Amino acid sequence: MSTSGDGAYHHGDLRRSLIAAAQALLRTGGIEAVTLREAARQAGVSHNAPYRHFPSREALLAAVAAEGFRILHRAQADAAEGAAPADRLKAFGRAYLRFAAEDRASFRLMFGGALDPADHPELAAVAKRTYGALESVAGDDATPGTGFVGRDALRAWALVHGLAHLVADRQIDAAEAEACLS
Amino acid sequence: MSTSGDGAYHHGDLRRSLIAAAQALLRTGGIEAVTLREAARQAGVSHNAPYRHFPSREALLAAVAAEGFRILHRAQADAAEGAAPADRLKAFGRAYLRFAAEDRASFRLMFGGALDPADHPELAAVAKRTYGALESVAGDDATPGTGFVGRDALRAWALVHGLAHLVADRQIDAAEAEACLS
DNA sequence: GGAGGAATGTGGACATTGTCAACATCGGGG
DNA sequence: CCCCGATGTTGACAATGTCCACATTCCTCC
Repeated sequence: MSTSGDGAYHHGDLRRSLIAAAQALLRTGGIEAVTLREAARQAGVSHNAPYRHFPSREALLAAVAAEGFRILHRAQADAAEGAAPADRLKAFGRAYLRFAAEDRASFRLMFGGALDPADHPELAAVAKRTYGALESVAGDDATPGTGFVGRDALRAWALVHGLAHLVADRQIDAAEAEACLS
Repeated sequence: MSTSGDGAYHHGDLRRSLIAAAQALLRTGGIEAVTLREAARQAGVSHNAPYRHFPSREALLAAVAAEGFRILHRAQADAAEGAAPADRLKAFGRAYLRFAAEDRASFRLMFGGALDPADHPELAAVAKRTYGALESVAGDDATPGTGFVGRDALRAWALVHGLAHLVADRQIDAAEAEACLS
């Protein structure tokens, strides 16, 4: 279907370039600065080329968010790999906090509620995968009735999630947050 | 300076009307749906009238966020009033979770990072007041060195904050979150 | 190897929006 | 009673998201 199997006709790999440009815009100017036309400009294509890869601005944002989930997932997998099973949850939490501190803008895009995963299947898939990994590490005290992990695991998740938001909002710094992981 | 001391020349109280319209837009369509022109339309004035009360769209959003902080502050004060000192922190948390559940859009505007309090003094003031009330209730185990509450209090705050975000994102429901408050 | 069609990119157009500048109107204080 | 500032209006402009018609490039199938 294409030379590289990924969509490389005229530009090379416009889809990837647009996502990279959007990431840069996101990190420097926040979500509002992510603009289809500016991403196209940075990729060196016309203002309408992005529509061959993303049906809307939201779809581009969703792709950037999905990429964020992939980065987070990899970081968590790396962190959990070298840890004893008992320390795995803590390692997960540390990786989470580190991500929130290092890429605040992506974190906010992923967890700030600007995107509804229901509208973006790919985003929903990677988000679900991340949560699934968390649940499996959080232990087997899942409560099938609620369709969710047990109360202690939920508390642990909420604690880390809240710390991450505080870190992303610069209300506490990363070291202070990590110190809270018992 | 005016008939009512609050700014009521031609329209009556345009500033308040604009905030109310913006709140409605926020709750139905999210932050992006809050538009100066639409707020003006709903208030029955021309598209430029809002500039007599808000220097920019962001300023209107900041005013809405500040109103959210006032609502939250009042709810917390009401909740803490009838509680024994030992239960006060829990009552605070419950009020916080209830607010996040009942007014998800405002919660996201207030804590989603879209607004930088440094740019909006009034918002910074009410936010600080809310945090101050929380600190005073969280007990006197504040750590002056960090300029912040002690580790246990921070943990408690982060837990509630994380639960509130999960509630606002509809990933858990309010009852489940409240059940996590020990 | 060449034609056809799909994938990709371009240019132009339109409505909406934030924002600025110039002008109109209203009301209270001198 | 008149003037000035507060408030509101009209007009304009640039940027943006999105749609449409058209051009170009590459793959596939005969």
